[in-house]
Amino acid sequence: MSAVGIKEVAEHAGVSPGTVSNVLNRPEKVSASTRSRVEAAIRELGFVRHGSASTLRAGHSKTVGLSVIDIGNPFFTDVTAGVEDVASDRGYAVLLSNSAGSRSKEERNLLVLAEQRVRGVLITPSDEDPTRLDRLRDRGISVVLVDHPAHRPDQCSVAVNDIGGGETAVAHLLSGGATDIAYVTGPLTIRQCLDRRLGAERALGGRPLRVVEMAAMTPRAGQQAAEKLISEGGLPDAVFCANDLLALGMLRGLLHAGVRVPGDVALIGYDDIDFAAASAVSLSSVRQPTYQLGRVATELLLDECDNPATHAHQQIMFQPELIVRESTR
Amino acid sequence: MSAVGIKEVAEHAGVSPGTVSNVLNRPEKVSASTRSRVEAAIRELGFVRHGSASTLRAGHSKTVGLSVIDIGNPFFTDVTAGVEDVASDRGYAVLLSNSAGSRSKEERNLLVLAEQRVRGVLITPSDEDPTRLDRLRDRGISVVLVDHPAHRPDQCSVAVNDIGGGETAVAHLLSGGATDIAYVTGPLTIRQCLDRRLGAERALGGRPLRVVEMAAMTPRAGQQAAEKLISEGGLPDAVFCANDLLALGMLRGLLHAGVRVPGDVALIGYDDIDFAAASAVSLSSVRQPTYQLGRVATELLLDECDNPATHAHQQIMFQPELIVRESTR
DNA sequence: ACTCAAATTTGAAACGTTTTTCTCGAACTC
DNA sequence: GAGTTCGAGAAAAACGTTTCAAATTTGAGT
Repeated sequence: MSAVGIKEVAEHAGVSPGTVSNVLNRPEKVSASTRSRVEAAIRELGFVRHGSASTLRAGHSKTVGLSVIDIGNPFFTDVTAGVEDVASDRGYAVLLSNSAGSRSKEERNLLVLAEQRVRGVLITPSDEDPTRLDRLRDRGISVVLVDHPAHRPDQCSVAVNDIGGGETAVAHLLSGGATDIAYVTGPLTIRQCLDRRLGAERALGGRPLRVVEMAAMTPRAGQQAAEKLISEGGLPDAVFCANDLLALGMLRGLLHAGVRVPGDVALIGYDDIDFAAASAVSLSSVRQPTYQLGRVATELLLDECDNPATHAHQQIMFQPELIVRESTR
Repeated sequence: MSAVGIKEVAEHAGVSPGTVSNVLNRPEKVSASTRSRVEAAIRELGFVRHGSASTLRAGHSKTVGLSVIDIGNPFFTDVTAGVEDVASDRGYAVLLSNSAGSRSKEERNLLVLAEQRVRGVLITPSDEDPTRLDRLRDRGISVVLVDHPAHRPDQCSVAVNDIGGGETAVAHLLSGGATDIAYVTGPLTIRQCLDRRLGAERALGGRPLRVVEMAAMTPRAGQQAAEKLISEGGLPDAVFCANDLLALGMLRGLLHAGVRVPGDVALIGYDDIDFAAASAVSLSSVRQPTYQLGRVATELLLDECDNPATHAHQQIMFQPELIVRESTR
């Protein structure tokens, strides 16, 4: 098997194992000549460092955990891409887990991450309860919240202003002449859904908002919401969906029933995923700096891990951007 | 810190460390009474096993690596979801890496996976060269090929018949009356792209096929391909795109230039991602059992790892399915 | 009660690194 | 040139599990 360890390398290079370790971890502590001799030995023997042994002794690993709510949602995919790019650049590996919105699955996954002794965790929490995250921190695992503002000042987070985004979206619908607006959303226990609703209500300034709450945030759920709105009669004249997946499903459901968009009903989504622009009626949306979210969160996390002394915790809040397309013209 | 190890648990339960380990790894070897005593201690102390120590001693870890070509492509996202579901069910963690089509990045990522001593690797290779995979196997890391047939009989793989898929797609275009067909593809060094082309040519039986090769397989590249076809004049009367991302971009580019689809140009994509059905003109496509691909590959891999004795290597080939929508009607 | 085998538990030696302490010279200081 | 500092490398002790042979307990059969 892979019988070549640091010991064999040391022997082959005529030095002690400790020196090989130094070459690996603090090359500057080692004279140029022995260093190149050791590096040659490593290459010749095809040595690959045993990460577990290293982690065990050093007390920390070269991996970060990423826990997302729905790996199938392009929003999270983009975040993941940002995370992976930064982590991979810095030599870290990414442990991916998908909570699928289920609290118990999230909890199981976090346990696995804790067992793997990840250096830190990037997480979009599936609910507001901070205790299991605090438990991680107590274990010495840094946590950075993604798409969610931090609970506490000594924690990093990267988020987007969802109240502002909801307000922008509905203000846009109102400016287009809408008077009867429906908000189609996922579970209101999800902060993003709740905040966007708050923003929507703020824009309405007291006027009523119909709320349609679905269990999932998928195209399928969006289509069901459309059927529900239609069958219950009294279509609104504008619909704001809590994400583009819902909006695309809504669009399909409406068109399928012969409702014209934006003629009969104006429609706006959220996230501005790539496919929003390519849909049957191109979709207005609220754009979030998704990929950037993943990048910045990871940079924050790795900074916290690698320079704990100088690290300053930050709560970063991005501003979303209104993208107007056919569905609200 | 996390000062609670197997030792503290042992002490707290009044047994030896070895017994705690047995409770963890071979509960059946331990009497019911001590087992419950140990389990209580674990719960009370909040003990979490140190995965690295375990891996180091036992010689194998509870993680699998997943290397995909483009984490942003819904095709791979679906595969990833399948992988994550199975792995998570079995208590394995998934190390995600994105080769972004770059061979050198793939190589770097595989090195990181090797350092982490993953139990096995699921990979959609970015090229045909099997040597780096063989090197992994020599290190005792099982490899399962995803969306790619195995090079050798002693290796598992899960793939979809791309030649057949290409043939089906083009046969469908021909049956709709097309006579001048263009194939818009990513790099032909990618097997999938090449095989779909072979299938297309087989369907044409000698008649010529225009090939437009793009560097990426994204909506942007698809749109550029559309502009290229238009500016070079002589539009084909049907376009077959190597994936739906390209097709969606192509669709946008064509519509933007006032070309009617399918009136002037019929269009078919590949993969049948969720968004294919929701696009401006709903997109005909060739569906692949994507999620299933990830599930089956992972089951194969974990079977190979957990039951090396009885494991029979398999090369599984799924058949794709033609989905006809507006873009070819 | 006594034996013997089976079932259970113990204790110590790994696993492959990193880290800390020490040694040995060579290069400085005055 | 004696004393001091400094840098490079060596040696050995961890890190927290698993494993395996050895020791102990249990229980069935007499």
